[in-house]
Amino acid sequence: MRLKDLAEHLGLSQTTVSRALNGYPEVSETTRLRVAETAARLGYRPNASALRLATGRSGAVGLVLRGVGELGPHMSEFVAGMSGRMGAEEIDILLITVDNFQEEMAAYRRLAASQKVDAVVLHSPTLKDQRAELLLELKMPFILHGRTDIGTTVPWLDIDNRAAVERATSHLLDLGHRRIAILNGLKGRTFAEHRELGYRTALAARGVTPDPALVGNSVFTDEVAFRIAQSMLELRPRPTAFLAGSMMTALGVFRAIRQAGLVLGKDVSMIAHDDVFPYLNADNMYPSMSTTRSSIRAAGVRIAELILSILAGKPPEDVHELWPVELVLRESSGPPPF
Amino acid sequence: MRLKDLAEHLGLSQTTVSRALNGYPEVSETTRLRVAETAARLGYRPNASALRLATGRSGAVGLVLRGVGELGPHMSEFVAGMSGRMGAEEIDILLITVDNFQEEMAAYRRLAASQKVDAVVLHSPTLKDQRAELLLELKMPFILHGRTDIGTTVPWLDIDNRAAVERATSHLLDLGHRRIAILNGLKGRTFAEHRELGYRTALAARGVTPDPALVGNSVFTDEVAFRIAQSMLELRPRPTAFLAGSMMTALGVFRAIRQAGLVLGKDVSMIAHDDVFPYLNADNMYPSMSTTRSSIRAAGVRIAELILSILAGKPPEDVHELWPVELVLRESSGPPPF
DNA sequence: CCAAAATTTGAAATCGCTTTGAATGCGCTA
DNA sequence: TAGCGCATTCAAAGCGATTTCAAATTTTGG
Repeated sequence: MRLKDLAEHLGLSQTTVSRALNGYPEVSETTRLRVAETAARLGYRPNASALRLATGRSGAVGLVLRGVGELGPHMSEFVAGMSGRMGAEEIDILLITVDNFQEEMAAYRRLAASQKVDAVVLHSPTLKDQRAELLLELKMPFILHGRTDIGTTVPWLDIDNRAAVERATSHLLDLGHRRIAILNGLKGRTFAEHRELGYRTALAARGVTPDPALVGNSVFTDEVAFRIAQSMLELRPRPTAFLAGSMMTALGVFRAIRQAGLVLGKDVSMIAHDDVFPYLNADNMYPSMSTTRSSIRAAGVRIAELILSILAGKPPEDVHELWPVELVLRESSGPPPF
Repeated sequence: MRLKDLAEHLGLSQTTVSRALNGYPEVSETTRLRVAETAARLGYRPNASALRLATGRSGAVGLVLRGVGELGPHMSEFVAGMSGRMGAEEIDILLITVDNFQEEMAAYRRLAASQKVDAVVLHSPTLKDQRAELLLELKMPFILHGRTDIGTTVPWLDIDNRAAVERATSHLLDLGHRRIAILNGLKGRTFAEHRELGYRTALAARGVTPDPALVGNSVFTDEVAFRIAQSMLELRPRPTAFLAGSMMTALGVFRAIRQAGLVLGKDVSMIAHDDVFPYLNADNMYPSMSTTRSSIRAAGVRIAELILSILAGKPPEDVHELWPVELVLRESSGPPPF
């Protein structure tokens, strides 16, 4: 069913039918209704490729993922949020996976040259993100989930990682903890650097010297967190509190604590960052988990809205949002044992 | 940079340039090389929309996900596999999320009418899957990850869930277990029904009557598995072994066992189905986990290949693969305590 | 009641590619 | 040298939508 067929069926020109369907004012209300009704009845939908060619907009945004690992639970949640919002606008998400940095850059070049997408979403940026620089150069609209510090201002949405970790650390210090371990993200990622900054700031404010042995940098998975926490718990004096970078990390730390014969919330405290996974509720855990909380799915929704507004013409340099992070205290954090 | 520009730049017609780039035989080797070199140098890439309109193929396959929950770790892994293989072929994955069954059906109709995708991938089918029926009716090529039993033969790839669970159950029975609990997927899903069949078959072969209280049906998350396992462990006599539907489920069961003051691999046995998540290794757990193993990522890769072959003209009715499942015995399964 | 303005419709150009059908140039044979 | 076949190349016609510009119709105002 092409526009042409529909027009013939209605005894109208393509022009009029197209206008009627797209809500242009210069078509009488009578015909508009007739057209709309018939189109719906016949299940007409414009051919996506033709529409894109004619309008010059592809109706899709790209998301490039570095294969293994990056498409984990965090990304899933984020994509779920994004996709839900985009879907409402009939904009699709184009998923592309690559194996390494080279390929990722090549993928952006391809996307730009072939105009497959109207914009892309960049995530987990580094402090000086070369991908953002490339996209600027390619004049491809984009938005950053996180922040980076290249010369130009780029649109971004981020949570206040520094403040979140600073608060959590300060709280633990207030409770009397002095050996506080942090399981942070990979070195170089902006969010991890921000978190480390928050951690150090809080320690410095209390005159506590940070111990490098208590700082771990890794991906956020149960397994590696378990191993790192395990080795940290073998230190003497051992850490009395953990800051876990994500709920996955928290699960690993949890296991390590139990395996060491210790009790979470009594012998060892923990505050985890909670990205709010629908299937992993901090409140339902035993003991319930103290968290710094910010929904990554909500961030996905908002990122979608922001990119839509940029595509609608909003100046990209005006787009930036810093979200505060809640500190929710539960049973996993308490005073150190003495 | 359009084809026209490139052609002018070369002093050739669009026709010749297009042919040169697409490897048609009727262009001299000299010009072909010259064209290829210049195109590469100028970074020419055909406009995706125009190409799609001209060729009638969209160069994308669709994946419709039911919002919450469905975009979890299993799907991520599967998509990672699919996407990697598709990417090599320059075919994109279009991600669409919907909120319910109605919307999902509507999404397929839209995809078909607007020709946004050349094919779709269907996952977690039910025994009589209406989505598959709809896609047949819409003449939209598709492939099933899993199986369904509607009249026609449809292309599918599945793992042998029945045999896997039957073997695992038989093994536990051989060890002497009689109260074996199973944490299965949602009722109605083909894979869950197949697993239940395998479970019942094994029990029947030993003359053990299945206890409905030991059968759980739910989504595969840590949380719900924890709750279900917890209540099962309160039964008297309590189950001495668990079959966990996924590694996520296994984590929840693990927690419930420990919380009940029991020791996995001694007081209670467990065999989990392992979809092989790169970040959750059964071998590294404490105790290491006995599993029925089949990589869901590999399935994603293969699904991509199969859909490509269907698009290339292979008769869909010839496409079906049943993958065997390994049983890997580790420390979490042993004889029951007496 | 007629000219002018406003409303409503349509023919044709356009987007950037592929592909059909025709044209060009060249070397050979007869 | 005319004529044929072959290898290359090109002009132009799609693909299915939007959009420009012009035409037809209806309304309005004097």
